[in-house]
Amino acid sequence: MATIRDVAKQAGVSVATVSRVLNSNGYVNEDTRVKVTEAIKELNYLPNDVARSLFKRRSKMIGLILPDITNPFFPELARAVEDVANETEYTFVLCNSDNQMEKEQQYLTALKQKYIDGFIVVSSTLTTEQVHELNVPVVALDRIISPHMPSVSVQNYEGAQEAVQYLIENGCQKIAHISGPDYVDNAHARKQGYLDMVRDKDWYEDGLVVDGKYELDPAKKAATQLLEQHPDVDGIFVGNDLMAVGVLKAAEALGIKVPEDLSIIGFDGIALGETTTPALTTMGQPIYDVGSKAAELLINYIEGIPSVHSNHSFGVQIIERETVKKGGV
Amino acid sequence: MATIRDVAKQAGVSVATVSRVLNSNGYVNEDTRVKVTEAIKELNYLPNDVARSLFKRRSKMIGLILPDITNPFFPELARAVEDVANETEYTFVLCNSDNQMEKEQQYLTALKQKYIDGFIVVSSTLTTEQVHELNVPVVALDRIISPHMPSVSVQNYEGAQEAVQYLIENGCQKIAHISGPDYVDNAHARKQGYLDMVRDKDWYEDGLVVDGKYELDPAKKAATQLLEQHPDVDGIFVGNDLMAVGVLKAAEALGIKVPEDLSIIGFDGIALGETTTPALTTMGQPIYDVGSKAAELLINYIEGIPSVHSNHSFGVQIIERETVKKGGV
DNA sequence: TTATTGTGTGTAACGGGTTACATATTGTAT
DNA sequence: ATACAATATGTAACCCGTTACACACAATAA
Repeated sequence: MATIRDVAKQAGVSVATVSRVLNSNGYVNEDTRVKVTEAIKELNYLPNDVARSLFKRRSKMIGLILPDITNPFFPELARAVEDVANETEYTFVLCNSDNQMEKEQQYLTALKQKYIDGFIVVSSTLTTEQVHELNVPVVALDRIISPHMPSVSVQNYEGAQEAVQYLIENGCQKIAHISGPDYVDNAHARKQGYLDMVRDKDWYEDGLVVDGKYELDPAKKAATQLLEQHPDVDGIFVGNDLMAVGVLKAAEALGIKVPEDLSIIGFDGIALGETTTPALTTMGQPIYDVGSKAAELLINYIEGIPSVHSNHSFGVQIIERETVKKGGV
Repeated sequence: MATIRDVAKQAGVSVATVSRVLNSNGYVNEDTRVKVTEAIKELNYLPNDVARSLFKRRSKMIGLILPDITNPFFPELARAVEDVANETEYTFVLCNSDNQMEKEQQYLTALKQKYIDGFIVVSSTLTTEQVHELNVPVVALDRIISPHMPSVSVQNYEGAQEAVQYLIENGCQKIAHISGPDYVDNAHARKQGYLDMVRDKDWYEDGLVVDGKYELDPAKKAATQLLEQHPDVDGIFVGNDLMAVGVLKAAEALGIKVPEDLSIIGFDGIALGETTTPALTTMGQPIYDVGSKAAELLINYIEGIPSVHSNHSFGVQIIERETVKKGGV
């Protein structure tokens, strides 16, 4: 591999001049520029990013730390971040944390040693102090670590309320909720949205809220139990689509017809919901936009471009498919 | 950030000694080792990987280039590679190529400038020459670029034959095939497996093979047309699970009962197939194992450990679910 | 004419580890 | 007692771009 010194020799100039040509910095005479450009071409020279990073103390890399890329919510998010990274010539590093703080910490410090420029994190465990002492730009995604840290999320509370309202408008008489884990703030917000809509109904009781852990099988089990104990439930607002699929499976196994006997509405709008039978009605969030906005925010942050909103919250919109029986009260 | 020189000063030794302690190289007196270790702890020193990379000409990073992480086949694969990378302390870089050769090339050269140690590529366009002149270790995944290049894949041809055999054994009288794009070699192999099983049957005709582009909607359209033109088809071997879901949707829209009137078998064994109704019967491949084997192969390659098999092919196994009507001829 | 600004280019230090080589000391074999 | 290996540590070059600083020359201003 040719180095900048080889190019300098070939072009009969100094390395400084070659560097100036490479970076379009400072003064370079047009003839010299041409000579250097030719030498670069002849030698097939590509600058060494590692040497550049060492001097600049930055690497043109960003990291995305998320629980598990295997969870169907995340691929679209990851894709969005990668697209922005690619456009802006950043390298995209993907990290699966399995929601373990220890793994998150390992990624954070290991990548800091590589001069990574910033992180987008989907985490429920990371604290403001940890991020602060890391001293690397971080944008929180989908979950808010602290109001003082840039973040991108969606209107979970309002969306949950709308979802419940939608069930009510379509004639549901008793609506249950399968929730995500309480320590995940968006799960908590969605549950609150549900509760604030139903708490004062005469049919409401505490047993209508059960934890589905944001996963398919636990949600299926939880829904089975719920539906056996409360056969009069005719609507379920499920905390995310993955769990909603589990609920669908539970209803199927119990011989409960969806949507005739039971209406189900999920949250997220992942592609998986389109492939079930019946197809899942859900409160969709603009997943791709969320991801790309986070990436933009991070890169602006890194490059010192001030952003108008550092806590960005997207709206959500209902996607009407086949798991809610249409018809008013 | 403390540097190795700060540590050396603090411990009262030279940088060479600190380096020896860090890397457990050469001779270091036990007392000195302790002094240095203490200085490292006191200063909260972390070695700078960029400086290390510059000297060593390697970065402890590997890249995975795949068409699109949003395709549900890939997240599990990516997860497997990332797990191995993480265990072996490599950083995992993810690249979406959209099957465009140009994007693949960009990733390849951009990451080479960062001294990336190797690539795992899922590509149908990359040539042996390109990889050879890149001069960086590459393992081909799921698709074989050249017999001279390390690769990991599955028994596509045999699996396809078994899948067709399974349909025949379960009483199908006329079996069609929805294929992937011919330029993807595993799609081609699966089609050949199908053809070699049915070519000599009296019911066979060319119109029974249609292209579904390895995608859901194209497969749905293709299947709709196929089923309209050949209403006597009672079994379909679909080239992958994503397309099989499309076929399932097509049958549903046409009012064809699965599996009573039509048996469907897919290929891959992705999680998506478990969530459909009826759940998809498929020829499952060990996706996670394929990914982790590729990563192991690559890392051994990078670290100069000779591997027994450099072209590894995994077996496949049928996953019996609900889209094939059971019963002999 | 002299001072000043703009243009063009080179030298060398710098970023932060790694390691070849030199040197010194202790231990062991003869 | 002498020779040689093993142990222990330091100096400085090296990896390869970037840029501060110095210097030279031309053009314009005073």
